[in-house]
Parts: sequence; structure tokens; C-alpha cells
Amino acid sequence: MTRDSLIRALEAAESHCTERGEKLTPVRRRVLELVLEADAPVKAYDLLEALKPGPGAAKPPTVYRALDFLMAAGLVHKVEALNAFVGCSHAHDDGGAELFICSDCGSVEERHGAPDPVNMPDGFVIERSVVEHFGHCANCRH
Amino acid sequence: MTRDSLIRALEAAESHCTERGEKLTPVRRRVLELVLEADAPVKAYDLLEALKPGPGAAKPPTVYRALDFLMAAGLVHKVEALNAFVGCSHAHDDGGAELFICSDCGSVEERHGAPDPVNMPDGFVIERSVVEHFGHCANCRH
DNA sequence: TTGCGAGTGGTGATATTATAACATCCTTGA
DNA sequence: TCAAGGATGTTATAATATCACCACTCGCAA
Repeated sequence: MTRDSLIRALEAAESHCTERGEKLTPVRRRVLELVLEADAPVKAYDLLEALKPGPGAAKPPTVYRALDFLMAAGLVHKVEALNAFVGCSHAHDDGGAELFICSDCGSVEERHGAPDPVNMPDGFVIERSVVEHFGHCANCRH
Repeated sequence: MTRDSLIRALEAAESHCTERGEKLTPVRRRVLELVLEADAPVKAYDLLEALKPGPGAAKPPTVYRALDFLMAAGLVHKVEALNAFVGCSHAHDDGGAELFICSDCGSVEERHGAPDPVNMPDGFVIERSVVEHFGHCANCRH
């Protein structure tokens, strides 16, 4: 992600939060920045390390609270199968995204609005879906 | 799961392993039994507890090794979003299953053969998919 | 001004999930 | 017999996540 698009994403996040009546505080903003800067899913404890240059080192709850907030705001998604987090430059309040994760380079593509499953148990009502596809992106397939 | 179908599932698992040139050892068999008996996803450390009545208590690696084996054999699936495991009475060697998990009663339904995503990034090749739907089953929707 | 209450974050401890590293034992087949 | 591989036991520790409690700030209303 370029410097410019990072700045734009952070501004967009800022107004997205404001619209929701919430605050993108410095800690939250910094965590979002770190997640967006990464070009692959980031581990919570790597964020912790990254926040640590200084005497007032961040502790786990700080990071997890920030991530919870960002996930609720739709600014970050958790990759459940990796216990890692990816940023999302285009915030959206709808439920879950469909993620395509390249096992070679770690890049993640996000898609939305997948149709309901064709073969659902009778009467089942979906509330939240986790959809993560692992494989190889066009660049890494050579 | 009834006593009868449990026994049938274990026998099926036995021959499934034999066909693959692998052994369903006592530990593995016991773990599969515990997972199948449960009517909801089971945590690894709950299995550990369940294996513990006796002086030679099982240690974490024992359980995780058994689970790894069973997953490789397609007899057990991991619910990534719960860090829990579900049994699978009809072993199948194809990749991942599509899981429907009721958040109320914990029951899990499994489906196979979902079509490829409609909106995939250009050139992406899927190797493994994690698909987990959380919601409410027909029984719990009242 | 004062005092409440909600929201946020700091801190220490601890719970939960998973693996590393190495030893032991058992089967199988040369 | 003995070496090799697979399975398991054992100790320790890594990695992930949450709890419980306190302190600070801000807005707001008495």
C-alpha cells in the first residue's frame, strides 16, 4: 500500500467512525495504520512489538481492544485460520467478507456479497459467515 | 449421535484408515469417539480432560497429534473460528467441508461440493477453503 | 463548581491454545 | 539380531487471548 493510499484510508476510517458516533483514538488509529501498512495478515503480538518502541510498552489488552473496535467498525478483519488480522481500506458495515489469501506471498484480496450457500440445511438462518480461501494468487502462480 | 451409529462410524473410520494404509490406534480411536459423541464442537483441552481419568494422563501433544491424524484422514474437521473440532461420520478425502454451526445449541451440519466463488480475484487458484456459517438451526429458531 | 457516568486505556496476572525437543517403545522386515 | 520408522510419552515453553481492577478524561447536568 502506498503512502498516499494509506493516508487516504486513515482519513476514510476517521470519518467512518465519526459517522458511527465513535472515536478513532490514537491507539486505534496507530493499530489500523500498522495493519494497513502490512502486505500480509498481521499477528496481534507483532502489533504489540511494533507499538513497543518506547518505555510505555503496550500490553496485550490494548492491542486486542483496538482490534475489537476496528473489527466492529468493519475496518479490520480477522483471518480465523491464521489467527491474524488484515486491514480493509474500504470500510463497510455489512457482515463478513470473503477472503482470498495467497499462501506464497501472503497477499489478501477481499470480496463481498457472495450468494447464500446452495446447499443449506433446512431452516438454517445464517448470522455470520467465515469464508477464507487459501491458494496462490496470479503473481505467485508462475 | 446414537450408540449404534457411533459404533458404525468407528467401524467405518477403521476401514477408511486401513484403506489409506494407516492405523487407527487406540488413542486416535478414543479421540475420534469423544469427538463424535459430543453434540457440539469440542475443544482440544476438553478432550485432554476426558482422556485423563487414570494415572497416565494424556498430555497436549497426544491429543493434538491424534487430531492432526484424524483431520488428515478427513474424519474430523477443525472449526477455525472456535478453535474446536467436530467429528465427521462420513469420511471423505476431498478438501474442506462447509459447516453450518448453530450458535444456540452448538449443532453442526456439514455440506460438501460448494461451487467455486463467483467473484474470485483474476488468476487465483484455490487450494483449501475454510467455510463456516454461524446462525440458528431450524430447531432453535422458535 | 462539583460530582456523576460512560468510555477509554494502563497494568499485572492468568487462561487458553498449540508446539518444540527429546526419550522411549514397538513393530516390521532385512 | 538389529536397524529404521512410526507412534507415543514427557517436559518445557511458545503463542494467542482474556480477566479484573484501577486511573484518567470528557461531557453533562445538578
